[in-house]
Amino acid sequence: MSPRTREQNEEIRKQRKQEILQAAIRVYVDKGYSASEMGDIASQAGLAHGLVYYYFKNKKALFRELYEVMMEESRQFTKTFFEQEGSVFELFKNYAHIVCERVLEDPVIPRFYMRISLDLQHLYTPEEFSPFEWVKNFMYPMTQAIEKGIGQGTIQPGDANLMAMQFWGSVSQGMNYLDQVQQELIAQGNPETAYKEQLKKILDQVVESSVSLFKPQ
Amino acid sequence: MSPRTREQNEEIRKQRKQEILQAAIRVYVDKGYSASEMGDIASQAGLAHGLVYYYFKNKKALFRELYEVMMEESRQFTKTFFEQEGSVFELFKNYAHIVCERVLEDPVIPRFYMRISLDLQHLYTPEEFSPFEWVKNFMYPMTQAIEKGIGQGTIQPGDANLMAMQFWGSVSQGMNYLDQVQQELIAQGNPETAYKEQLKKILDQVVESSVSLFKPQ
Amino acid sequence: MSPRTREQNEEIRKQRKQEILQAAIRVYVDKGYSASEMGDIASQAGLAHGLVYYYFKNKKALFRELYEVMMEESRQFTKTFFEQEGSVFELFKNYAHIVCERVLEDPVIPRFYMRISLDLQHLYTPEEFSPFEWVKNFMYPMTQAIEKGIGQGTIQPGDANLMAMQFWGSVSQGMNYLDQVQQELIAQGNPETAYKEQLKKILDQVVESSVSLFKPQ
Amino acid sequence: MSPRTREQNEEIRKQRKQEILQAAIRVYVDKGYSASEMGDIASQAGLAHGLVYYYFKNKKALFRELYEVMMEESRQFTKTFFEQEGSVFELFKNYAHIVCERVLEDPVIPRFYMRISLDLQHLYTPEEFSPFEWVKNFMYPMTQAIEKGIGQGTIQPGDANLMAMQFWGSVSQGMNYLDQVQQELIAQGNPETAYKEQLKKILDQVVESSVSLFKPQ
DNA sequence: TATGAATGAGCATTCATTCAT
DNA sequence: TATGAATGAATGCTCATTCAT
Repeated sequence: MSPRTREQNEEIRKQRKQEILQAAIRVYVDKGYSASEMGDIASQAGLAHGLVYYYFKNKKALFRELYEVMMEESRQFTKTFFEQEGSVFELFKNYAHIVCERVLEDPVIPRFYMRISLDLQHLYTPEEFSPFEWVKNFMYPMTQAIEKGIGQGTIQPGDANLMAMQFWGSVSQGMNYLDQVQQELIAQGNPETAYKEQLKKILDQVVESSVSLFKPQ
Repeated sequence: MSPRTREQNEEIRKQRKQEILQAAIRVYVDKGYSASEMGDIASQAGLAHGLVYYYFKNKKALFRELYEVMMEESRQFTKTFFEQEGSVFELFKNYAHIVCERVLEDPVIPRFYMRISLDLQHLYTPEEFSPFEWVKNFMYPMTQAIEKGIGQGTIQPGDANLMAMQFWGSVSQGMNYLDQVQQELIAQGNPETAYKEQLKKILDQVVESSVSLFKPQ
Repeated sequence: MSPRTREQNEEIRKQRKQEILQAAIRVYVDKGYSASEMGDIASQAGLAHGLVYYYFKNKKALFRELYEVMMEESRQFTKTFFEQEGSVFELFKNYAHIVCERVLEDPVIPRFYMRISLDLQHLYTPEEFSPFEWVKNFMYPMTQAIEKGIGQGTIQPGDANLMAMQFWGSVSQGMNYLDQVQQELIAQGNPETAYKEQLKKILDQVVESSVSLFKPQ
Repeated sequence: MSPRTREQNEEIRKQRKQEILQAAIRVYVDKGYSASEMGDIASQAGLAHGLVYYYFKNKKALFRELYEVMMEESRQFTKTFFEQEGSVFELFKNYAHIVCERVLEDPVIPRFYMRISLDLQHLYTPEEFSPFEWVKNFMYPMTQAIEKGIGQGTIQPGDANLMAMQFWGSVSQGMNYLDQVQQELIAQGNPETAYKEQLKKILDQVVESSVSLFKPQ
């Protein structure tokens, strides 16, 4: 066996970190930061728990990194999404649609966002991060889009940050509802085909309602 | 000296329990269930930590009681509120207005509701409480009102549970925003009079947007 | 109401102490020293738990006093008993008989003696009390009687302390057995008359066996 | 360095568990269940107290296991012993002799048995374990042997369970005495050789007396 | 890299004891 | 005397983290 090259090693290292973060998110959405145990995360990832410390300095560092990765991903997605051409109103509609569809396939992500804002204080000092700043950051591409829409007259005027947050509140409660209804239907033993249609109707309502927040009277 | 009468003792007990629950809620909104320490709660209440166990069997029991008290209060308020006469649409408008005003005086309550649904699993077994049931329960008076509004044609038709949740999502994100803006303004040292007006405008927008979810097209 | 006289007060005080000690012994035979809680003892006595401290300095003092009272009583009884005229052999026979009969009426006493020697270290420092001394003290009247019997040739010669202990071991295991059989029979719902005879036979065997330890070959 | 093999780990685990149980028994014979602290056990074993919980779920589980190990060992020994060929009477004589000799080398075992029956209620619920059943179980091989002896006419007839208990009571008080005398002699600074003879005499008396319980008149 | 045994700070909880009334 | 609210030292237990292999 020839020893692994540096590249191979780095590749493995990167992969392992990914695995651990994946495991962490699964544990996290269930338990939240304080109740998530490093041991759970390691088992979930199929590793000896000591090994986690080889990849992450400590629990806080692991979760900071998890947060930053998730945030970056979502920011990237949102940014790209709202930079698209087209009616701002339609953009928000499509956006709501897409994130709702995603939740039905993998509910981990919205559950992550439900929790994380409440746990940021465990990860960052107030100097490092105010929840206010956080929201502004997270919402930035939407806020921009809303302001553009206001300029175009397709969105009623007002505080764009607030609108973005309310839109997000409406969408995320909608996702929540979709998630729970889906779980309920699965728990009752329904086959997937049986409830697809039902979920689709709910999804459409979520989208329509959410964008109604923007409608000029 | 003769010992305290039974009435005196009952008075003391009632008072102390209240104080402890008040302290618990303050700690809780900051830290969440797992990170809330019984010691913190005791200090916050200005009591020896042993005393907390004189009044509550253990941490879980304390938080269960806190939850149930808060829930009952809110359910009572919401129920009474939505049983009032008058246009359903106006009721929701007033409701949003009132809860938003309350948050500016005492932000503890919305912060409590932000967290609690994520912590219920620590307090109850799945058999005792499914989050789905919880939401349905919590939202029940609103859902009823929405259905009434749909019947009257003043609210657009749809899944009333979902609408209630989205309304709640929109309002609570709005409260959140109000809370944060107020904190920001206070942190900057502004005197109350200086920002009252600004907050009022935001509040109005929160209300208007939230009820737009119900508007028939 | 005229105030109580000093005599009345002292009488009450004495009585209360007795009540507390009675309560203590009941708790003690069940739980042992460390697991006996002052609160249990107070409830058992029907008193507020603070009051116990008015009568006894602390837990250790209470149990020391309990021990000393019990010891004195038993020493008095044994001493008087073995100072009687008559055949030493018959004395031991009668002694075994009496203590066995007592256990059927009130099993608390032998249970107390089963435990107490193991708990003395919690009550006294080694300087104050060695278990060896304790046994010698407790057994003294018996030892004396045995030596007398040896002198008379009615008891086989040997280490009288040891003989007393083995006699005691045999009797107390016998009492144990009687106690347990009686409990078993009661638990099965038998009426008292039904098992009296059975217990009597066991009792006789306990007595006969125990004194056989002394028989000269 | 490569990590330890599975075999190495299993070896370590087995060893550590043994060490902890050994430490526990030493603490236990001194203090009893309630007063034995997990910290004491850990220090006694020379380990961090957290480690004890790595090997045993909690205090109760540790002591249950200790009890079961000791019980199994003793049951095995007694069973094998009394299944030997030969005069039943001689068997009991030899048995008494052996256990008494053992106590002089390692007094921990009889001390353990002195205490444990009083602590079983802390370890098991009444449904799991009645003291009556316990004794019957513990004594079973002896009881069997006694019944055989009665059948052969070498032991006087009677309740075999009771006889076994009284025999045990006599032997264990004898061991107790031996243990205490030895301690006393050691405490006085006597060298071993000086008191060997004295202890031997006591031991012989213990044996002779104990078996006299079985002698047919 | 990888494992899992070992450590110990930290938190929940209990209970003897004190104290205001 | 009597009550029961209040205190805090002590103990059981957990879990993040380290370390020998």
